[in-house]
Amino acid sequence: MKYDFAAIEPKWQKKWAEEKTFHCENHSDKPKFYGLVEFPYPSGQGLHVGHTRPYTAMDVVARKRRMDGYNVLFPMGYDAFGLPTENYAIKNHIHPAKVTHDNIENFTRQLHMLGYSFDWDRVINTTDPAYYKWTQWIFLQLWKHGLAYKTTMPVNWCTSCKCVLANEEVVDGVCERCGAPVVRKEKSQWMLKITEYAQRLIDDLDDLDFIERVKTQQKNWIGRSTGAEVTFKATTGEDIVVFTTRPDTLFGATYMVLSPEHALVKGWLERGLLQNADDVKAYQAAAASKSDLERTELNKEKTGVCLDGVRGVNPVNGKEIPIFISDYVLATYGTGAIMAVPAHDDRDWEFAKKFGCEIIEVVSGGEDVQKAAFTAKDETGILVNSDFLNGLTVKDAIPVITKWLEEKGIGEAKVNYKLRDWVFSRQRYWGEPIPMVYCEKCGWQPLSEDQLPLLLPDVDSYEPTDDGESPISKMTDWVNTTCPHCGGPAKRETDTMPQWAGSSWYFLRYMDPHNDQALASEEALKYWSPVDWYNGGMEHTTLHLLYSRFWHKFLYDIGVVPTKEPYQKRTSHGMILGEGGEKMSKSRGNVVNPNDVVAQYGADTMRTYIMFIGDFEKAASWSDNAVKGCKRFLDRVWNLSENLTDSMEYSAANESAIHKAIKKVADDIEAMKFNTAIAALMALVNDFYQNGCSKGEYRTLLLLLSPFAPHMCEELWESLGFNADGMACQQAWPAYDESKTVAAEVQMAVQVCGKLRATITVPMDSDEATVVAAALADPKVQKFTEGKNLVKTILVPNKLVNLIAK
RNA sequence: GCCGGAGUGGCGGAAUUGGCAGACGCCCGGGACUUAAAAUCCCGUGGGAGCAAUCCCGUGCCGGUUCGACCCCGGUCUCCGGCACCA
Repeated sequence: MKYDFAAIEPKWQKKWAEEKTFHCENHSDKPKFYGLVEFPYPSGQGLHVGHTRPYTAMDVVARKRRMDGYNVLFPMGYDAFGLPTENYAIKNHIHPAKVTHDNIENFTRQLHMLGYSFDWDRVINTTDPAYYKWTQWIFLQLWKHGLAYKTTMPVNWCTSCKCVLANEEVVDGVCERCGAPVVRKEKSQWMLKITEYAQRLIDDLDDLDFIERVKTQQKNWIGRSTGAEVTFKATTGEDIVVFTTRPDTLFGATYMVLSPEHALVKGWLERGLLQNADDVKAYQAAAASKSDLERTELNKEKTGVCLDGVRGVNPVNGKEIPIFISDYVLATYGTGAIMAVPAHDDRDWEFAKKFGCEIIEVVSGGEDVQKAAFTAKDETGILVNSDFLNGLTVKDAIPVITKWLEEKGIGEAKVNYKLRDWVFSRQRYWGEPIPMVYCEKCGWQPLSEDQLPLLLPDVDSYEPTDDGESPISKMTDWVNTTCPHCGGPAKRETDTMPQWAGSSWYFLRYMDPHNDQALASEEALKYWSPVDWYNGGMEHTTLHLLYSRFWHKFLYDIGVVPTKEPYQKRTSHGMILGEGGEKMSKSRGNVVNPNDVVAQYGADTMRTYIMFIGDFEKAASWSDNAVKGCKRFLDRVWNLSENLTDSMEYSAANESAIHKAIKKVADDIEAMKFNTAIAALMALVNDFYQNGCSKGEYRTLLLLLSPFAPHMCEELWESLGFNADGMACQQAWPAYDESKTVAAEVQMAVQVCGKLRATITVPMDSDEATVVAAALADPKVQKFTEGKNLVKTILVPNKLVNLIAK
């Protein structure tokens, strides 16, 4: 017999929706639990099978936590601004809002179809003016606190789409969507000063339960390095400030390198100080025209030009040294200038060899520095040729030289980060308007808060323009406005915010989604903060996850939110691959659509399989056969209900297995080891087939299985009459008795000299003498101990005994 | 190059404060039921030798520590993910 999932599943979904079973209030006597999954971008393709893994996982956790007695907030929403919708709208001449609306309807239907226990009264949509009013409001606060600014920046420009792309939309130097080359274009951009929070974004990770690889990836991305800034003099009299992590090697600095874009070079050229000005200009031009792709390709061979006519002076010994420009020095990191120590830096060494610069050893302990750079920073190196630093280790020399530099006023300790400020504007239509106005007299002025939301205007065409201006720029009625400060004529900003804006604070809105006075009430924020458990993809680690931590810290600083960090715990799931281990894609034809799986096997099978598919944190490939195995398991559970004995007690044969399973499933859900939780349930069902199953035993099984296969369990719960005090999902998680998870007798392994020779059954907690006697009585053991002396025995209680015989 | 993760049957994967390797599922083989098939149920299933009881080998590779190593240590190879001239 197979159960009729096509009838059962909609029945329960309807009931949950009508009764608002999973609605939660912002107050309760129970402890609170806020479980969060990343809200989807509602694409035209609908829900992907990849969405179902994290969503099902957190749904299982949420359902189980409700049974544990928590007041659970488990919300869902839509991150609906973005390029695909806009491109679809352009192609099909439909308003993006209409496209978004239709896609959201489809997603909502699919999420219901899978039986997720979201609180549907809290659904949010980032494109709803009532929502983006607060996204704009946060931007205004950032502006007021000096964390938003506008500056001219090179951006990525797709030559075919004729539009600006985000960095993450440029893959290997070409446009992610059309494959056309991407070039750099100077544009004025809104920026957010995330770098101001770099140190706190690293430090505060210590108190969070993020999986280790998320923490390390964020730390690497922020890229903190400590060192010193040192001021060199140019022979022209100007200061050249460099950043170095190795001030101890200062005596070995034999030349300097500036980035081609460095301001000093520009000045020297203008003043005609460089004898080889043409070479210098040619090099600058070549560097500027290089795409990202070419720059990385050129990493292998170092290039550069020596500046003839200007030299630098090493402040520690007064030596004059040459100055080069080279694109291996980045304009955007540190000061855009370095001191080069070829003896102790691989890149400087390579450059020095090519350009014939002097290589002076200042740290001894390595090989000949003329043959390779010696870069060790530990105790192996001792300073030489370095005046007062001679004889010190690298580690000891750094504070000495730093102090010396500070006393002489030519340098200071300094920390640098790889993290750059966040490019926050997009020249596209389908995003939040940036609530700023430009006045010739007053400069950039913020809209006053009572004018929010600043609505996205209707435009005739969403087509991006050739010159890279937002389509909104053509709406002169909207663009032309008055200055909020002086009342004179002014123009609105026509760029919109990136997709990361709306998702940087959405978890706050879930706490109080209909509030029109604030992004959420103080009480709601206080009650639900922080998110207790947030699961999402690794691909968001250095984008969404970092951005939202930044915004949250800012909101904390201005007293809007009560916690320093938004998320207490972060876990991450692996990707779902197609059958055969390849990435799912239309071109490979291996895309699995959740609609099809649910139609063929039901949502409970889909849910159970996606949890059983393998280690949650690792990638897993889809297998149609394994789906059938999960359907077979659910059928076996269903069929078992027809042969129950009447008792509500646990039988002696099943008791210990049931207690073990209750503990195992609970622990495994909390540890996200869903695959072994289901394996334990399968094993329990196998036991029931073996030993028979009572009504009471079956009742417990349904409760344990209900987070995974909620529809079927509710149906059986009802039909067996267990529903006097509500649905299965409203029951308490079954209790287990630790003492009953162990049987009266145990099987123990017997080793002779470390090799397994027999298995014996002895009473639980037998002492060593009893176990050894039982072991020696076994003929298989005797075979290996015969004629030998027992020199030693090792007992692992209830598990193993090892007899050492000689 | 740097950072992180992983290497276990035909397959997905279990099991580590060091204690019976391969749970659970898939595939495959055999049996029961059936006119037959599907479904279902039962049995088997790491490799090798043997009629069998049983024995030997086995967690990428080499070595070490230990009564005992998938697990710890040293070395080495491969794969995946991220970053990539960050001074």
